[in-house]
Amino acid sequence: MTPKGQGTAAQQVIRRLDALRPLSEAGVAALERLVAERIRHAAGNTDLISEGEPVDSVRMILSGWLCRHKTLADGRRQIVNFILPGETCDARIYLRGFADHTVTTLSPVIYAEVNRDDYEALLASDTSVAEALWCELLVDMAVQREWAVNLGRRDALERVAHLFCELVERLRPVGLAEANSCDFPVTQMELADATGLSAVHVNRTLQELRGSGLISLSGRTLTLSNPEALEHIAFFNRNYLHPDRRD
Amino acid sequence: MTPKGQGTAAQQVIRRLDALRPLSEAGVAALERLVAERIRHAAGNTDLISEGEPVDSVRMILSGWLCRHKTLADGRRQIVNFILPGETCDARIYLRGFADHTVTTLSPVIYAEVNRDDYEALLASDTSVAEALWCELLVDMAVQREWAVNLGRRDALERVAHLFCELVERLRPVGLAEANSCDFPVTQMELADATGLSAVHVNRTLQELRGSGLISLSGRTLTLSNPEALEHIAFFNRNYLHPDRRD
DNA sequence: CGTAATATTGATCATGTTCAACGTCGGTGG
DNA sequence: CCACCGACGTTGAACATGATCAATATTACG
Repeated sequence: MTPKGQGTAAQQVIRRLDALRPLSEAGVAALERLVAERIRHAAGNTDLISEGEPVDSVRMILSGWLCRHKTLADGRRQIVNFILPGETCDARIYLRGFADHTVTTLSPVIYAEVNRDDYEALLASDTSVAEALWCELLVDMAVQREWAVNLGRRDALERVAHLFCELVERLRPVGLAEANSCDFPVTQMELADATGLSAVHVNRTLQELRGSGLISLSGRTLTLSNPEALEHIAFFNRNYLHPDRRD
Repeated sequence: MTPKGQGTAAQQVIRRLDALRPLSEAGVAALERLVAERIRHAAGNTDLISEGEPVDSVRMILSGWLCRHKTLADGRRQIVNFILPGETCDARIYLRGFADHTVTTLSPVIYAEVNRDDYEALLASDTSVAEALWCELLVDMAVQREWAVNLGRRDALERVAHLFCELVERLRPVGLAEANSCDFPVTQMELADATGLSAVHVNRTLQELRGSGLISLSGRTLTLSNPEALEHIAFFNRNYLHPDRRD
C-alpha cells in the first residue's frame, strides 16, 4: 500500500493537504488528474501575479519557492509571506477583481495553473478536497497573523529565528526538511524584506545565530543545528501551523 | 423601495457583505432570519475566543469593536487586527480544532452567534451569500498582509496614520464614518499593541498628528481633519480593502 | 470624592539604520 | 582558461528612531 499520491506530480500538494485534513481516494485522484494536465515552469525572479492586475487562476506549487510582497511608493518593500512547495496560492482568488500584492519566484518553480471553472468543479466534486483547501486557507491566515506578531513584537534575533522555525516546520510535511535541514533559496536582502530589518542587520543577526550554534546557513542550505534552543529564543509555538493540534 | 436590510438587526452585516459582492433578495432574507434569532451581548474587555480553545461557531458583529491578539510568553502583546461592526469573525473557523489567537471586545459588543450547522446551511442555501462571505475572507487576508507592511516597513507616524485611514475606510460602508469621523474605543495602550510601538511613543505620535492638523482624537472620537494629507503621509492605497476596485 | 486606568512629559538608553567600503563567489565572454 | 563583472555578503563607524524608566496630570467612573 503506497502513501497517497506517491510519485505523481501532485505529490507535494497531496501530502500537504492530506496532513491538514484527510483526503478521500476520489479527492486524491481528482487532484492528480487536475495537476498533471496543467503543469507550468517559471524561472527564478519572475512575477506570477502582479499587484493591481486581475487574477483568474489558482496555482498549486509543485517545487520551488515564491514570495508575496508589497512595495511602498518610495521603494520600501515588505515580503508578507513565502509560498512553499505543496502550497496553494490563493484559493478562489478570482472572486477579487485584482491582486492586492505581487507574487514573485525566488527560485525556478514548477506549478499547476488551475483556471476558475476547473477549480470550482474540483471544490464541488469532493468535500474532503474542499475542506482541506479551506483548512489551508485558515492556516494561511494564522500564518499571516503570526507574521504581524513577529514584525510587531519580536526583536531582530527572535524575528529571524522565528522565521527559520516556521519555514522548516512548513517544509516538514512535504518531506523537504529532513534532519532540520532544507534548501534555502533566499538572499539576505530578501530575508531583510521579510523581517522588516535592513540587510546589514540581517547579516549581523545571522552571524549571531551561527555563533551561538543555533543554525548553519551557507550557500543555499539552512540547518537548524539546535532546534529546541532556536524555538525557545524565538518564542516559537507550532500550533498555529497545525489546525488540529494542541500541545 | 428601501435599501437592503434597512432597519433590521443584521443591517450592518448586510450592508457590508452587499458592498463586497451583491446579495440576492433571498440571501438578505436568510441572513436577517439567521441573525435575528441568535443575538448575544458582551461587555467591554471580554474574551469571545481564547487562544488554544476550540471554536465551534461563527460570529457576526452587529455593533461594537473587538481585536484579535496574541501574547508572547514574556508578556509582549500584538494586536493583529481589529474587528468592526458588520464584519464576520472567522468564516468556517470550526474546521480548525482550536483558535490560534484570542479575540477580545474593546467596547460592549452585540453580535450574532451562528453555530456550525446553521452556518453551513447558510452557505449551501444561497450562492450570493457564500460568495460574499468568501470575498470578506479574501479582504481580511489582504488586510492582514497590509498589516505586515505597516509593521515591517512604515515608521511610527506613517504606521499610526495608516491604521487610522484603514479603520475609517472599513467603517465607511456600514455608515459609521460619516464626515471622516468615527467612534474610537481604543486606548493608547491598545494602539501601541496594534502598531508594534510603545504606549509612550504612540502618545507622542498622536501629538504630532494633531499638531499637523491631520487628525483630532479626544475622548472616544477620531476625526480625520485632512484625510488626503493623512493618506499621503501614510502611503495609504484603499484598493486592498475593495475587492472590485482599481484606481 | 476617591481610586484606578489612561494620558502626558522629560531624560536616558539601546536597538537597529545608514553609509561607505571592501570581500567573495559564480557565471560569462574574450 | 582566465579576467571581468555583477550580485551578494561582510565590516566598521556614525547616527536616529523609538524604547524604557519614572514622575506627574487627567479622566472616567463607582
